[in-house]
Amino acid sequence: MKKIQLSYSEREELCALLFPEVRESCEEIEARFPPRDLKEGAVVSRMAPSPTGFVHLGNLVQGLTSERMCHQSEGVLFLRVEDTDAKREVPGAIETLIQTLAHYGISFDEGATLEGDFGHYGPYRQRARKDLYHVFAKKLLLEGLAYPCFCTEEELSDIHNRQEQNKENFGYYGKWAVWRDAPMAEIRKALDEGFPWVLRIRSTGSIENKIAFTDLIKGKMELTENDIDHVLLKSDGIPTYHFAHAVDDHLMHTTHVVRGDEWLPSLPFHLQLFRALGFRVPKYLHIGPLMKMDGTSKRKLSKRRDPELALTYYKAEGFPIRSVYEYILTILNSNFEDWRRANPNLPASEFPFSYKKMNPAGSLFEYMKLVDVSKNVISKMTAREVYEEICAWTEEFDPELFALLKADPEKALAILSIGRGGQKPRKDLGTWSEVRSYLSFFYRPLFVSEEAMPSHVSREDTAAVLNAYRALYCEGDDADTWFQKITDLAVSLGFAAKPKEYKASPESFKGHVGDVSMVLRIAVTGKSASPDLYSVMKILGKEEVLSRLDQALSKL
RNA sequence: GGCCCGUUGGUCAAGAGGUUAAGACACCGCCCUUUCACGGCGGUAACAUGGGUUCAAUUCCCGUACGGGUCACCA
Repeated sequence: MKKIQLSYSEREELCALLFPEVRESCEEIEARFPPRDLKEGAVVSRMAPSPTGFVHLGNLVQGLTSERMCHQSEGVLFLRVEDTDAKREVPGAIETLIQTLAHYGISFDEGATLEGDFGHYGPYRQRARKDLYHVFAKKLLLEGLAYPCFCTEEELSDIHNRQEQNKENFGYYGKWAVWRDAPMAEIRKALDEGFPWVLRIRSTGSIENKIAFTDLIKGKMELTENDIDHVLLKSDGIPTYHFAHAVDDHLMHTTHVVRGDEWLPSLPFHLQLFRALGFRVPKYLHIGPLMKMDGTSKRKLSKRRDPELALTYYKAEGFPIRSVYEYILTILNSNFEDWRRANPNLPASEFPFSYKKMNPAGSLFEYMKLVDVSKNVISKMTAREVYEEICAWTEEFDPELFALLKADPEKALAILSIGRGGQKPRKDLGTWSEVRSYLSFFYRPLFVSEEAMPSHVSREDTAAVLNAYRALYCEGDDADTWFQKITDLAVSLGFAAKPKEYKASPESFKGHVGDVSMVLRIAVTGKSASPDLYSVMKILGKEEVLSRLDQALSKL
């Protein structure tokens, strides 16, 4: 194939053949998307997910970063649906996407909504912007910066194979770019025969050249120029991510592009594309990947292999929205934790988020840390809030418990109020899925005693405690009387009234009052850890308390 | 394989050319406490590695190792 470049008139002819429907000029399009009237320093950014039916933690990490930057600077955040890959699109995914993001507290100023597009820079669904892309594609073609390529899938994979054999770099470039300088006659012929075509950029870059670039998160870096003739328009006329990114973020006046750093390798191409189109390059923030521990090594969380990447996972585990939100904030800006401790009751939105605090490397996702964050979040909720959240969760995931909670809201509220609301609230719950084991013993049908009695208390003493307490327990006692009775009982059986006394001379006692309490706790709750025993007994009622003491006795 | 990014305790991480190298989670101990928690106090534990530059480098530069990412008409 003879290598020649098309003349201007041939390119004009080609434009007419490939884009007969394009009437508007780039200038006319640009006039329809005027600059935004925002104050100095306002950030315009977006979330641009593809509707594949799977909203994941990475989406949220990216979205939260954009959201904070936009809204802290009185800028604009919009939602743009990147639905350019019809093959991968899952029906209903856009709706799920919009609902999930709203659920996690990411509010958009414009973009795709359930009721359609909202805002002056739409459409916000890329397939609906096809005509727009074609105007700019035609311009590139006319300027000799792009060309049609008729290679089939087989031809492309053949090229790839040959490159592999020759140990050459992969891709459609240089001598491998067979349609790059095809003569007009050949293009006409292919068109006449009805071959499908894609539009490719006519790259002028060289891998010999380096370009300096500054990413807002990664800092200064050195990249290699792009020499690959990437696809701009697919054979269905829909743009690839790259071309859509350039055109959309230009027309929508995006100032900051926040995305995962898996995009870094295509950044040189994007830079080249912006230049070819005469667009101003936005600021970029490339976020490191979320990793997980896999055996002894870390690896990026994978959609296919790791359930914890999907947001549905957190819902099923029963993490409150705010826990996930605050955990992500902790990962993004580690000083969030300090801020949270200093401002325990402020909404997280008051936190001064800064991209400068973001880690250029990836972070390891740690379940334990999430649980810890969540425990703090839940400990600050009121009993009523907790009740409502667990009702919502159990309704979907634990119908049996849900029924019990709904049957007697007063009781549930009383249970959830124990140890809550004070200066030092208990932090028993990290997820709603733990609620069952936390409070099941309050409900007779769910009560099971699995915990063994403390081994350092003899069987005789255990029996003595249970028997004696059976006679002593009085439902009307106040907390002090209740405790005094236990202390008296402990002393009468040879236990120390105070742990300190026991520690001072362990040989003089069988144990201390705590051991006696533990026997009662295990008998009554079936567990060695439970909320305040006095409150527990009050809620259970005398009959149930006595019955459990008997039950424990019978098992000795 | 090419290209790119990264590497501070088990983990999340702060930090700066000269610091006793923060803090949090986890773990351990002590205190408080009727128990378990909560809370308080304390502890174990880190700048991957080899060369430079420098009076001084963990911090800047180069190489090495390791980890990660990416090389589609997917995003």
